[in-house]
Amino acid sequence: MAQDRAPTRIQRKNRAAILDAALEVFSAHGFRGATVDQIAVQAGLSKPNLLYYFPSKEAMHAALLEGLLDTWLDPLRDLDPAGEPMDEILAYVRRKLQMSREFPRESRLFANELVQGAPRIHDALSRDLKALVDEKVTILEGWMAQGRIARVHPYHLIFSIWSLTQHYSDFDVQVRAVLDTEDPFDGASDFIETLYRRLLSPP
Amino acid sequence: MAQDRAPTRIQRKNRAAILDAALEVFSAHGFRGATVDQIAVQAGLSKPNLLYYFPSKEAMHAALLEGLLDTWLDPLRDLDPAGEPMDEILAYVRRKLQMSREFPRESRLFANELVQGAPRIHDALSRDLKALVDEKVTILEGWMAQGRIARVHPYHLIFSIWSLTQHYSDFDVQVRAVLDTEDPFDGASDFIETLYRRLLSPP
DNA sequence: GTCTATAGCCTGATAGAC
DNA sequence: GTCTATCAGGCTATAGAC
Repeated sequence: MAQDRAPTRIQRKNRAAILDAALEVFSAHGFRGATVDQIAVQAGLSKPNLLYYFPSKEAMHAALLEGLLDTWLDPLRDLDPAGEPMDEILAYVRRKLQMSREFPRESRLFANELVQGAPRIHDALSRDLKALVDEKVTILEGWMAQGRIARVHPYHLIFSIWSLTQHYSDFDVQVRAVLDTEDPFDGASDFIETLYRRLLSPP
Repeated sequence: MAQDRAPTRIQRKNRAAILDAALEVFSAHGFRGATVDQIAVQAGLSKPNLLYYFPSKEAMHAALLEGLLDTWLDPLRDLDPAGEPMDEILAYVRRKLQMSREFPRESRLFANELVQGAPRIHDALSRDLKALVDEKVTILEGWMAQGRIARVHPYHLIFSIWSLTQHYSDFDVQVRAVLDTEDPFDGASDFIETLYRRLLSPP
């Protein structure tokens, strides 16, 4: 890494292993709660070796967050203004819920950051996130004006989708403490779909 | 505190100041991210003085959580089986949202704990929380069986209320980054009320 | 590139004067 | 009861051998 050469296979593999281990540990304990030692053990490398690939603990965390926001917003980016409104929104909800199910660690990493005031990604939120949401809200407003979906506050509609879907990954322990047997996502999927059908069906 | 005497006025005042400061710092930085020094500064006392009132940092955190779960569940506890179903549920939603608005620090303290796997309150969740939710789900199922509200998965209905209301305190930064001017809670209140009216109106 | 050993800081907790 | 001073442990990061 010291040189600006293209990384070798081993370097790529180690970097990926470190980032995966870091995701595991940061998402479970938060930035301060995580230790480089834990990450090293999880990655199967020594602590100084981690700091050979990344200049600091902070840098590992930053590398994770950097890639994350983009990926995280992909489901919303795919909302198609040319599609059938109800189908588009329900498809977005499904993509978002599936993301929570498949990538709970990423969701919790993000949640950890947000609940503590997003010190490291505040700028990206008010720039990239806001721009994307504003754009998609315009689409939603168009659909509402045409009477193709019911009229509700479009920003809160989007917040509700985030909140309902991520709840099952971020607060997973709580959900499982109450629903001790069943896979929470199965019931959640039907419930949330019904919810948006009833909320948004044109009057 | 060493003696088992009734606390003096000053002792009560200091203890309360410490707990308030601890809530401030723990909710903003999580358990590991918070330092006793920060709490001491916030409380206007010296670090050893804090540890005169509480045996450890852990004990301050435990004292906060102990009181919290009960208070946090009061709005659900008040759901009255003898009331009008739709009114009862909407009133619960309103109480919960108001709690998020008035006590965002408490909500974030809880969120911090949950997102990291609830290591310190897991037992209380699967005991007290589960028992209360089970009880209230029975009421909801009764109302659904009588056709007084629409039939939806009752557990997920409760999860949705938690998720939608706490989102505005827990992920406050994100909401404000997108909605830069307005007070988020105003729009949220109307949106959420509409949502549950449409979801639960009998067919 | 990877390791062992260690420096140096931060932080929770204690000792002891007042 | 409250403070100043300090200890002890854990942590990030670096030095230096291989």
